[in-house]
Amino acid sequence: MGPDGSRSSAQTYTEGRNVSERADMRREEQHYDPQALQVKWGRRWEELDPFRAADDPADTREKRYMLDMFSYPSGDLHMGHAEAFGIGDVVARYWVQKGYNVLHPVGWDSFGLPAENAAIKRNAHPAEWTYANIETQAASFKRYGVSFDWSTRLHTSDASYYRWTQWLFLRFFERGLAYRKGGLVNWCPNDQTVLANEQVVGGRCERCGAEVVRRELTQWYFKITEYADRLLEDMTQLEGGWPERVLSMQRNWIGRSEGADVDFVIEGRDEPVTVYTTRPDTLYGATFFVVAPDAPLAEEIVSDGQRAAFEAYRAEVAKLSDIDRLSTDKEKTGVFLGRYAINPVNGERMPVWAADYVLSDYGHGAIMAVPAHDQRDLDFARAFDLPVRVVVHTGMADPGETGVATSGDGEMVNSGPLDGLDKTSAIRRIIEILSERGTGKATVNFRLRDWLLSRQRFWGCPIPIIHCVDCGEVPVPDEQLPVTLPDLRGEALAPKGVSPLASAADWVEVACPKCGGPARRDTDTMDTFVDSSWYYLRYVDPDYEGGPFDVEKVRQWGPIDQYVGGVEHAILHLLYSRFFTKVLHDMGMVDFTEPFTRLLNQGQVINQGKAMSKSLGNGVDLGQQIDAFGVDAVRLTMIFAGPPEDDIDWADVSPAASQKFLARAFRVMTDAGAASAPGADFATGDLELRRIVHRTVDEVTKLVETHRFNVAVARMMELTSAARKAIDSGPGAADPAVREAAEALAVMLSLVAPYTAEEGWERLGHQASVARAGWPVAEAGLLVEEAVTCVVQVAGKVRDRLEVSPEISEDDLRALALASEKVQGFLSGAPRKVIVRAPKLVNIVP
RNA sequence: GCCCCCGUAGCCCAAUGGCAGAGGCAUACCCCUUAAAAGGGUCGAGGUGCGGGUUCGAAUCCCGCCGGGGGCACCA
Repeated sequence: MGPDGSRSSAQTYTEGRNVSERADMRREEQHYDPQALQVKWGRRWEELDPFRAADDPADTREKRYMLDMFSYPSGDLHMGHAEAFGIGDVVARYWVQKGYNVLHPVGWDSFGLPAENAAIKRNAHPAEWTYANIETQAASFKRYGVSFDWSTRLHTSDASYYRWTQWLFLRFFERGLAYRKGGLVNWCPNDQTVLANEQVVGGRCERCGAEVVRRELTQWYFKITEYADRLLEDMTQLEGGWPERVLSMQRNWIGRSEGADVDFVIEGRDEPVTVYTTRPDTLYGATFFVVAPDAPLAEEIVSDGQRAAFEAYRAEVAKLSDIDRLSTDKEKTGVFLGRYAINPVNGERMPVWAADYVLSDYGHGAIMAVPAHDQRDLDFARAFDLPVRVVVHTGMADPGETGVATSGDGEMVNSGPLDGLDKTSAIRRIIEILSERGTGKATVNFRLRDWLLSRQRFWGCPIPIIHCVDCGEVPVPDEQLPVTLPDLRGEALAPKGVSPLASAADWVEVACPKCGGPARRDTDTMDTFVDSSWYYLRYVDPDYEGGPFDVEKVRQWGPIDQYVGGVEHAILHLLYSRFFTKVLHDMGMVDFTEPFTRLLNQGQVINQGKAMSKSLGNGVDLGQQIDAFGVDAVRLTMIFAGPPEDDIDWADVSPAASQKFLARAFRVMTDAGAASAPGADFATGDLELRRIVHRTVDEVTKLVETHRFNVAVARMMELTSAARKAIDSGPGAADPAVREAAEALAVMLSLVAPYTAEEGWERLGHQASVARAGWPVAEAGLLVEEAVTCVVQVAGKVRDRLEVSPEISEDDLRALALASEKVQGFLSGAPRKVIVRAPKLVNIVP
């Protein structure tokens, strides 16, 4: 209370009561009850709807698009959601406070296997489980206080959404970017469906962990390889905005390599066969030729005498799981095909083998083998007693003797016109020679494979294609979209190796849209990563009927300014989404080429050093944490635990301590609110506290912008302590600086602890919502100290401290430092060198 | 095998070329209290994984090693 006896509301209504009653009320008033705040403000926010993005074209504010990777509705929200969405919310709320027009949408990635498995178990429809879970999560998101614009809400399993997923598929189909082909594919025996390469991790199904096997199947693919170079090139746009780790993972995955295509004539075959090599310089060292056993070429050229052996080998290879196939210490296997290839540079006859260490879907499915300089070729040569010829003198021992291939640089030998050259020149020269003769050229290859998108499961987006005996693959006409799922439930969904859709005869059998003849719908559904490849575009107007998204609104809102989500999608979703964006760009539908300008990967929430799991029994339930400590304390704990990308070990943090801090902050706001009214002239406030307030605002602003939220919270804690001290043993609660501190605290705290901040803001005499109060601005004049401590070092050791003006000149400071008696005691004669970093440091080198 | 990231107090973490310590947990102690709780406050502790180097000055930059984590890996 002010020395002039100024009246606060608290003072007024406690008048006439005795001291002990007043103390009780005061305690009551100051009691921090997070659960009560959640009820009170949850209701009020529903009415206020403070996070609705402005759709007004006349709105001239700068836009910001904050996107969280949307949720899969597997059940209620868990600790991981709390972490990820808590981080995204800090960014979104900060931007709202800064006055940007912010889009922060919410939706669900609601197609997918778990719903189907639950439906089989409960003899129900996957939609029942899915939409029930969505409602649960929606309620939890609201309780958690996430600043979503709920008008953007979408679910990828709604027909109104997947209609457009199908529409996009058809556009890809028209452009030749969606096509069907046969070949060996990854098959998950547990989930009973094929998988994309990206969904196989270490030979296991990324979802369920089962060992993946290979099957020969005809499937739909997206031609992502056509965009390989652009997916790589455009990463320069993302540098600085994305974690380096994710960029390097994507680079690895795309796997660009430079080399040459070389044509080899196969005896008895008209067309030459092309191979890809990164070491064309070693062409003279090629001593045999290898074809992938599952490549059509092998089948074609195998001699009659070797056919039986080849067929047996191929069957054996097909049976291998990825885990067996990829095991690094696996013995080389293969079979001679009874044919010879001719080395184009020296005319040598080289035996042609089939071996599974050559992959049919990389390069051309065939290689020239140079055992001396490639370890794999050498292993094979030694296993089958094939010749080894050194063509690069590397100074290492003979690979034929040691079994260690020499892949390094050196002088070329046994290589005709290349003799004497080094590796780089030899590569250049041999490519010239081959180009002149028309038997080779420089090329680039990628490790990336086309995206296999068919899935033999029910709860996904049907592929809008009709197979007609006469017309082939016929797209479902746009006006007939969506192709909705038939009503299958329970046992009808049980996996049986073909899509459950195939058993819905009424649904499958249709007239061909082209010729009207009998035809069948494609019975596979799309990989759910297709659904999530474009959802961020639909958010700008989820009810839009004129196309998958409103092109004009996407122009206004796109691209995403900040994307937040787990690193587990480093190659999956993020690569696919980037691909979609580029195709849509080429279609003229979006004007940017990268969807996510900045990416933040939050860490995981673990417990006692391990991922939470049922089997370990170390799970922590989000709902229970909230019941025990309140939403704000849980959010604060997540944010304060450490840098956002680090894992949080729940055993190392203390939500109880977070709650304690919030109660402290709350009391500061309550005390300030009781002692003064809004509109105080801060300039008349206590200068020392004001400096702390403005320094804190300045630092917190920078820290939030650089995503160092944990440090920002630490600064808020300091501010709270400083304000507490000012109230208790400083200028008192009524000082305008205390109000200034409390108001700044309320606004800054609203990013992390919205309920506490809102109640505090109200107690400070303001109208809700604090979320739109506006970010405080630090006054430059209050950031400079009156005096700073300058450290004076002699030979790097601190010998004196000087109180100086922050504006002191270098010369003045040097003179001052040299004049110091303490310093003089360590000097004999003139110093050799004096380094001055005004105003904080002087280092004297004697 | 190749590539990337990280090692700071008992613990979580600040400090990105300038006094090693902002914040928190835990511990100990003090004030408040009849007492406890709640609340308020104070202290201690490491010389930055190890070894070199650059520099007036290194947790920070460079090299090597040790430890931990991650990615790619029969991709020609």
